[in-house]
Amino acid sequence: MHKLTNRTPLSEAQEDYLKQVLLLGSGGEGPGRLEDTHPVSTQSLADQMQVKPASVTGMLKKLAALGLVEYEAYRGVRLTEAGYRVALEVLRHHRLIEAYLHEALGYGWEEVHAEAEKLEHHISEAFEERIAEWLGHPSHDPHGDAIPSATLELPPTTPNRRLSALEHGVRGLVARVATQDQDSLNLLAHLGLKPGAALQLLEQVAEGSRIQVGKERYLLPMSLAQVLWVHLEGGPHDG
Amino acid sequence: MHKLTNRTPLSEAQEDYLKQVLLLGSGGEGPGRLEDTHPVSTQSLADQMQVKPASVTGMLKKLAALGLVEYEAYRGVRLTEAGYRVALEVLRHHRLIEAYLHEALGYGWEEVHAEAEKLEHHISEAFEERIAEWLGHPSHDPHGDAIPSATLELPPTTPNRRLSALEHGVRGLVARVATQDQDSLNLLAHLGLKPGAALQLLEQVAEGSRIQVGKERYLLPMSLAQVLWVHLEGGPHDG
DNA sequence: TTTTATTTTTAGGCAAGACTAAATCTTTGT
DNA sequence: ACAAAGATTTAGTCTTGCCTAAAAATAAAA
Ligand SMILES: [Mn+2]
Ligand SMILES: [Mn+2]
Ligand SMILES: [Mn+2]
Ligand SMILES: [Mn+2]
Repeated sequence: MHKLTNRTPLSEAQEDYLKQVLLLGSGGEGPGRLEDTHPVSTQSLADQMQVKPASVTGMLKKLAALGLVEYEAYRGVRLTEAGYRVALEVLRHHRLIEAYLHEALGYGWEEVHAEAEKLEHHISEAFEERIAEWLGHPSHDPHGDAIPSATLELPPTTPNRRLSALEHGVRGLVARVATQDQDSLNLLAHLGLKPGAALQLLEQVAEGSRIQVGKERYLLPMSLAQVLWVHLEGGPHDG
Repeated sequence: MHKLTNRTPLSEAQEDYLKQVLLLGSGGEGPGRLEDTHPVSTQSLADQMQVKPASVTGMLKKLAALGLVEYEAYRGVRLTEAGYRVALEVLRHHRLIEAYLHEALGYGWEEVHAEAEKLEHHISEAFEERIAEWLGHPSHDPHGDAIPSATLELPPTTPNRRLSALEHGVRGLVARVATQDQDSLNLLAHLGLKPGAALQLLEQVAEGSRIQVGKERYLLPMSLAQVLWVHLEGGPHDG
């Protein structure tokens, strides 16, 4: 038997931990169903949250006591149903805010993340509702990340692949840019490599991926090629 | 010798205390120059912040140590120049956010305050800048309160008077609605009594002010008449 | 001018969330 | 199988911002 309503509001820190447990526990394709999630280590959480491992342990115990995570000492954490819902809610806030800052206030694609990171914890449900409405209930944010719906459903996932894993000759559209590094985002923005952009993979070499974007050709270093997710032209036929 | 830059960012609580010291230390006409301000008691701050007096004392000591207030035990506080600037900055955030929520996101006039109260501490200067731009750098928020400029100048004050203090027969425009009580705001909104609305004072009676608004006549109870600030028709001629 | 009431401050605590240093698991390499 | 290395947890502190109860100062009344 679960408690279906969350009595006390969670702190900013608690919300951020839950969000990171979801993100780190999901594959690189971004969050999916709770079942497809794997346990997350104390260390990875510590790195992500910019905090020492001992602090993580402390917080995990509290979240476990609240029934938001399943935590087994030395064995990592995973979200409970309740924790999963909180994480998705925070993710929805984050991504809606990013989309809104970009579309309504002209924020650069690469500068939305930091602002969203703070605001996600401080907006009301009314605010969430109104910006979602203004945006027309988008399914993806400016980086191509999926936005959970108001009822916390995830949009259907398209079968994308990392640029670094494509075979030569393949064409497709940038679907997602999976980094939060300001300068990487800025670099990619300057090359026109944002969600929706068309590209072709010319060849894979040791240093990275040689690609064609419009009339330009670039050798995109491995570290960047790995964060670019591509939606293949035509896409795979199922059946 | 002052420190001109604030090294560490202030906490939400600290910012709110400074804002309230400014508000409580200014007359009912709203904040003006620092010199026109009077010292604020521990008790009034405690009431306003919904906190016990002992907590106020503790915070005031910290703010004094930071050079943001002048605090003399048993004698009340006032802002220093530095504290005054912080307070105005927070006020600017608050009022710009209220205006933006109202104009851009269709928030009701009476529901903007609560959201602004939280967000004021969590937006970046970039955000402030962009919503100010979007709004066209307004000088007043939806309640008629003055918005400090980006350089923290206050707009020129118009000589308004409380409805409860007018002589009968006088006509004017609602300039400011100086309450944060949700239900009072809601009531006034339903009567069309928001900034810009024209009204005439018919007579003052013990229970309050009898007024005419368009074709309607109301007997506005004292408590409400006191929060309605009116800009007199024609206004006073100086000279 | 005393006494009484009100306001304010001090003293001592508590919960969050972080840290360091020291213990304790787990995993790895031989 | 076993020791060394690496990861994680425990123990003990710190800061922030709040609280209660008791002491002290100020203001009001007699
Ligand atoms: Mn982001
Ligand atoms: Mn965050
Ligand atoms: Mn307000
Ligand atoms: Mn506030």
